[in-house]
Amino acid sequence: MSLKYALLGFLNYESMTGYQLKKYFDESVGGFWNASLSQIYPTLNSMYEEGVVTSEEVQLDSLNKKIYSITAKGKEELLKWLEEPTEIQPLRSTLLLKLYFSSNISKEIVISQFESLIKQSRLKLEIYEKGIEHLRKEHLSTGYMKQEALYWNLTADYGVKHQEAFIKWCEECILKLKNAEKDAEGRVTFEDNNY
Amino acid sequence: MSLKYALLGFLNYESMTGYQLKKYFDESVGGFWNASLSQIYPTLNSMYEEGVVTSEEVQLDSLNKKIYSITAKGKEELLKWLEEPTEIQPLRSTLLLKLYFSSNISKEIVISQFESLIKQSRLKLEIYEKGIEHLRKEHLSTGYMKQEALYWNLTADYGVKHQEAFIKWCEECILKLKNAEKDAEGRVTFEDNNY
DNA sequence: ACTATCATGTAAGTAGTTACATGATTTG
DNA sequence: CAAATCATGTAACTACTTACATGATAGT
Repeated sequence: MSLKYALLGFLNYESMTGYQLKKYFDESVGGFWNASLSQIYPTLNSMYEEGVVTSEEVQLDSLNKKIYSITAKGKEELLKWLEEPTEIQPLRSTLLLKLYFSSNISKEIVISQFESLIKQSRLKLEIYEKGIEHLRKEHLSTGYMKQEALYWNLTADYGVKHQEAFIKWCEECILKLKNAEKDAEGRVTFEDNNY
Repeated sequence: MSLKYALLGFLNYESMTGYQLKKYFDESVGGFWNASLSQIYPTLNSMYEEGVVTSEEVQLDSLNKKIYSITAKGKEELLKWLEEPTEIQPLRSTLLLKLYFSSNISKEIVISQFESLIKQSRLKLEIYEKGIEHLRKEHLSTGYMKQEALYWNLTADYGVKHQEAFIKWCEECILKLKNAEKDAEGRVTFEDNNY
């Protein structure tokens, strides 16, 4: 249940509504975590019952809003969670699963799938890099790096490195598939090949 | 619902029981997909109702077993799934989420967390590399690469590349955190710092 | 005798998605 | 005046995990 801690993390910056929290999510950690409003609202409710947040119903701009704030207990739990050692989470990749069984289909299709993945990945990379550039400029102008920005940069870095490694791997896969095609001629017997 | 297709993929190699499927999982795609028996059995049942597998109850080695086989419809669905273009799945990382908020705790703790992650990751890498070495030797002796082995190698490759990139990133994070510590002296004001 | 492995499940709970429901306010 | 945005939720469903239940066989 990381969502709870993510919400506590944002509320630790400032008090806000569930709707605003959703926006914070999308604009900051959206690259590696996302949450829907239909998940955020019930979670905030159970967090209220737990006593890690308080809520205040107000009428602002003639709209009914529920502004949530972190409590002392909430801060305590957030810090405890942050200090806990992190175990590396196991991979769970549909893509690799599919690839594992791809000897059943033609190499041409697999290669075109990789080409499409590379395109998608390059787009993502561009978006990441623009975001980082934005962060960098903002903090260069202030003359020093905020404590928070240091960590934000580390997560952004991961996104870039991860995406670059992925593209490289895709390119190598294409090469290996093309080479295997040549090697295979007259050497490999194709039983049960559907193509 | 990738589990269904994974099960079809294995049953396409040969007919077997749910228990054996679990073993296949762990020993082949365990690095990027895992399934528990309590998930496999009900899924096989619903697949039977769908008509993508048949089952035969037999008594082998004086044990009651249900041997599942893939049907023509099952093969069709497997191929269709394999040929479908794959979208890149969004990241979902508790680790990055935690790091994002880590300005709230001391740098020393974060650094030691990274050091622990590197250790865990190196262990994983060793296991991967041994598995690949094993595959390589097995197929060198046969003189050529089986169609399947080509794809198995690509997935194993991903595991290695991913893990290596991760370790590199961790190491860079540690360096950046240590440098920031030096830079910060006398320049950054620490408000609300709990340490 | 006991422990591990083989073998098949059910039941309850968690995390998250998708669809639905409602209504106000703001912007083009 | 229509569409987008602000704002809060419920209900149903999916995928998966954890705990429980049962019983046979094989090896130490």
